[in-house]
Amino acid sequence: MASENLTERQPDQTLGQLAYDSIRSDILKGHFAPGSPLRLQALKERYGFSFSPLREALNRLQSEQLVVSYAARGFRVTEISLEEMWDAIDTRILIDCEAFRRSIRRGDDDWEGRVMGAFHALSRAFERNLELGAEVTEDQVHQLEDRHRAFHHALVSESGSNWMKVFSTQLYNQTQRYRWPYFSTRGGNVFLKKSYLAEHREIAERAVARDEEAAVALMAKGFRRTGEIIESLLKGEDETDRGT
Amino acid sequence: MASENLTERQPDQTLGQLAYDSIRSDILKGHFAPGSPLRLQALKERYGFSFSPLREALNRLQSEQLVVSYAARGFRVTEISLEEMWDAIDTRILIDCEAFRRSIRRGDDDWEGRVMGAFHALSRAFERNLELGAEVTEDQVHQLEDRHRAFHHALVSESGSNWMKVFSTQLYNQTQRYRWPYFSTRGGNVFLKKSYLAEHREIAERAVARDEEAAVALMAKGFRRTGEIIESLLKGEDETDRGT
DNA sequence: TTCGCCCATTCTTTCGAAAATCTGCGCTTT
DNA sequence: AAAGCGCAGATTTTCGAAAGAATGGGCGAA
Repeated sequence: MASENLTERQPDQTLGQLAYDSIRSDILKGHFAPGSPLRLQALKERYGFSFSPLREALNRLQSEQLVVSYAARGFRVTEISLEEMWDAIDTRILIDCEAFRRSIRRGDDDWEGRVMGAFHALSRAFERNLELGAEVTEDQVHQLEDRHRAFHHALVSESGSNWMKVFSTQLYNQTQRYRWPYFSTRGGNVFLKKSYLAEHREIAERAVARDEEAAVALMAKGFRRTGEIIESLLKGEDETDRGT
Repeated sequence: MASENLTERQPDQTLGQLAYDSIRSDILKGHFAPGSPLRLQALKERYGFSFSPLREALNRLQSEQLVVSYAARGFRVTEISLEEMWDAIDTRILIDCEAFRRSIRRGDDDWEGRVMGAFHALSRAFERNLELGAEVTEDQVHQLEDRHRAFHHALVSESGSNWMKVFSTQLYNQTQRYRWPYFSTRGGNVFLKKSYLAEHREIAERAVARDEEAAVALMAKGFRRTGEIIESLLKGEDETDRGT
């Protein structure tokens, strides 16, 4: 059964886990649009798993609010809305800023190194995307997203709180769905992207300088600003986009 | 298939949902002890569902950190530890106090009514348990737990944040696992229980008086105190328990 | 004796199909 | 024409069994 997958499977990796990773990734990448139904037959054809591991994955995603289920009527990708976005951002400010604060207090040299390393990788990915402009491939956008995730993860990684880590990850995933128009080619412009990178540099610098208040304030400000930019983009008010 | 359950099933209630509710409840009630394995065959015999809905339930519980899964070696109830408890309590202070603060600001008369109503029901359940002393039945302990949950839910119910509600519920469930020795007959004593009720009364009164700072401070203090009491109970330092 | 290997057993994971449920269309009735 | 009914097709949910992994005990080699 499913023996053809044996070689591809990592040890300790079940099909259910694989399905979970795949579907989540596809939702975050926007392959499955918010609100769209996730039909089992379609998922089976896309991934090659049978219903059981797919349903397990969908149930996990349901608990993480990436998917909603309707009894006997299947699953859908959770809708997005400005209201939802601001709720996620506000809650993320609450969680991530506290976890960041604790990391600044508790983190050792190794943590500083991870933060600066993650920032370096992020800035490289940023530069590459900037240089390429509209020529950027989808893979490169996703790599930038991964670097961005790794950077934010590093910032809060020494909070010492497992629960904050869990919630932080969940909220990151949620807000990533909204960042899509921002990171995509169409969305951002050079000026915005450069200031975005500068913000992140400042955060990293304040963090390793152990300037708790400034670092946390910058993080909160960054989250809010991102929200405002996305709000203007989603509303079709692309005035800020002229510099492109 | 499973036609014998038709009458018992609520509309829009699948077996998977039922299994989820049942297993979660049994974990929270302590029927499945922390760290104990959740074998599918045993669950099947206990609830009468086949593997599929049971696995769906376990996968959801895994996302909520009530269960951990080990690839190809099944599921276990998440372990408890003092460290984990304090993490949950600290994070709960962060989330619930913020949600409480917002509810105090935003809540209308109806909210005040729900808070006072929930407190009233809580105090009645408390009194009943106090009167019965060691004679209290398990069901009554569970009813007290339900009232307690309803009260705390009411306090934060007008935060306007869906994410805080989700996290608050999750953390409530987690901390409930630790409150078990506290609410159980053996654990608490009359003096402790009375002061516990008095704390909750104060919180409710400060809430409806819209005394934001006092109310939030009391809530945080209550969470911490509960943690300390449980810590002393778990460590076997039952000195505080003499008044019984 | 001790270590490592193999096999039987137990348990999890996955599959394919049956049962239950939902959806939409066309029919009838008012 | 509008509302109600019922059936056919599509979809989800559930089951039972097969396949795949882990566990533990017994056997043989060092």
